[in-house]
Amino acid sequence: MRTRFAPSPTGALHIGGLRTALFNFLFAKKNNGEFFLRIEDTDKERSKKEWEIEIFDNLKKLGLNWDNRAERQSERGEIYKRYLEKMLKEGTAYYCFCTKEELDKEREDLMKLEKAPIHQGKYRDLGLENTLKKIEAGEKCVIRFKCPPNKDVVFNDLIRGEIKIHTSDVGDFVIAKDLNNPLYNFTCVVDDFEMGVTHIIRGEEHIPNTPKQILLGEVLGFTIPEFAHLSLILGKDKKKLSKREGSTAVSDYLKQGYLPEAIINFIAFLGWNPGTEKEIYSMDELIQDFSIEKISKSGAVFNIDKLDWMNGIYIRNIDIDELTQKCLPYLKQKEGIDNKKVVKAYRDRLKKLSEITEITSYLYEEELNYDKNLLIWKDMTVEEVKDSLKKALQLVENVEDISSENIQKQLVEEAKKAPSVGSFMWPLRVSLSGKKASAGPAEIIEIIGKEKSIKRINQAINSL
RNA sequence: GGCCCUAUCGUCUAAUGGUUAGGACAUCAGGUUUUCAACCUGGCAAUCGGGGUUCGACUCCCCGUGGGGUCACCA
Repeated sequence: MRTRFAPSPTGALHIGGLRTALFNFLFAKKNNGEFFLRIEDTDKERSKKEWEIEIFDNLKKLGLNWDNRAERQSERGEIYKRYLEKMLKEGTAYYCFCTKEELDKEREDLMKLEKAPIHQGKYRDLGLENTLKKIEAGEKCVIRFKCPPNKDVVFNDLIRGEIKIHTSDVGDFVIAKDLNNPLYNFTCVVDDFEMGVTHIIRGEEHIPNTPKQILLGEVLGFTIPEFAHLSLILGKDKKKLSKREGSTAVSDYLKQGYLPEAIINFIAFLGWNPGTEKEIYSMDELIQDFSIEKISKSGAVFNIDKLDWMNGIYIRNIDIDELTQKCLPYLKQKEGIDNKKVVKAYRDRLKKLSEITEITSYLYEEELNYDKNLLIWKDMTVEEVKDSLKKALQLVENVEDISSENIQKQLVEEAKKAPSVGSFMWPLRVSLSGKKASAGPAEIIEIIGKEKSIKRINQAINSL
């Protein structure tokens, strides 16, 4: 049992690609098979080494490690050439001399007749002699597959069941620009066979390619692999996921502080579910429970709200030291401020790691800048607020153990003497944070320390 | 336009002829809390339409309709 992920290095690894890779990976691992990676870089213009690296890198970050070394189509030219020559010799492929203009016109005419713009194969029966003559005359040509006429190509899609496409809807497609420049549908078939791929799991957009590849495989005498076509991932507008609504690049989600485990879990549930109510899944558990029959057929909207929720679950579940490490790139950091305490105070409030920068910024500021009226709790008078803050100030000044637990205890005790807990806690917390929403006063005091806390409370009192 | 795929709450989905159509996210209400989160409880919310088949259709069949994909000398 062997699967593969075959991206072309013409852009960053995107969400859809990740899901394809993941499902291939899960299916292979579930069945004790192998998961291969193949870089489809036959398009020399668009393929870039940097994208290849980007794809490798992100796949690894997400834990999708492939078996063997990654194959690169650009290094397999000899193999393709051999098969191409074989087809030409056997007459299952032929040279086509149609010009671009001719093809464009043909397509246009066919469309006018409300027919599918399938190439009609003008040169398919030219014959060897005439072909050679044209080549010698220097006419430009490409290599086309001689599509068998009047035949149904049928395959059993593992997700969709039987799919039948007539060869008249396929036509004589181009398989290579020349002997040294093979094209996708051809290289794909050759490689899947040569690499021993048994199951091809890929996006729905490849359904129309499948009959082409089967036909090619048949002519080449290959065993035909199993196919499974995944539905597309959609944007909020129900259209194919695009950059319009946020990023489609996996790396961007990583940069924003979505944890790899959460991304994997979320993506796995886009079009698949175990049929139980369990939703939080580690990679190992996914491998354990994965089954191709449970993949859904219809397109799934990429719902960022659910990803946020799931990421929050993972953030709250990982060890605090590990989380602190992960948060480091997003933390302002400062001498005297314990990163771990900051993370601990905010981990319940985080949907993604990058959010921590903004919501904790007040902890690092020298001078707080906020509307003084914010200090006033409900219908308290300015004097009452001042008194309350003075009591808090005194408490902080006298406290020795500034662990948040101890401070919280003392604060609560003091608050009981106040008309209401809020009348004591709210002004204090605002004086320390300058915000209407923040961590609790005890946590803040522990983080910024006694001296700074006293300074902030004093400033609040003086401002009133 | 041809061909192909597809259709359950706003979203992800469960229920493969018999359920008050279930869960999760989001949302709303309540609880807890100094605040915001987190957490707990509860509410709202769906079988695209029309025909069949059947004692009985979300489920099977047909016809519509909607959505999507594809028709490159890209992959």
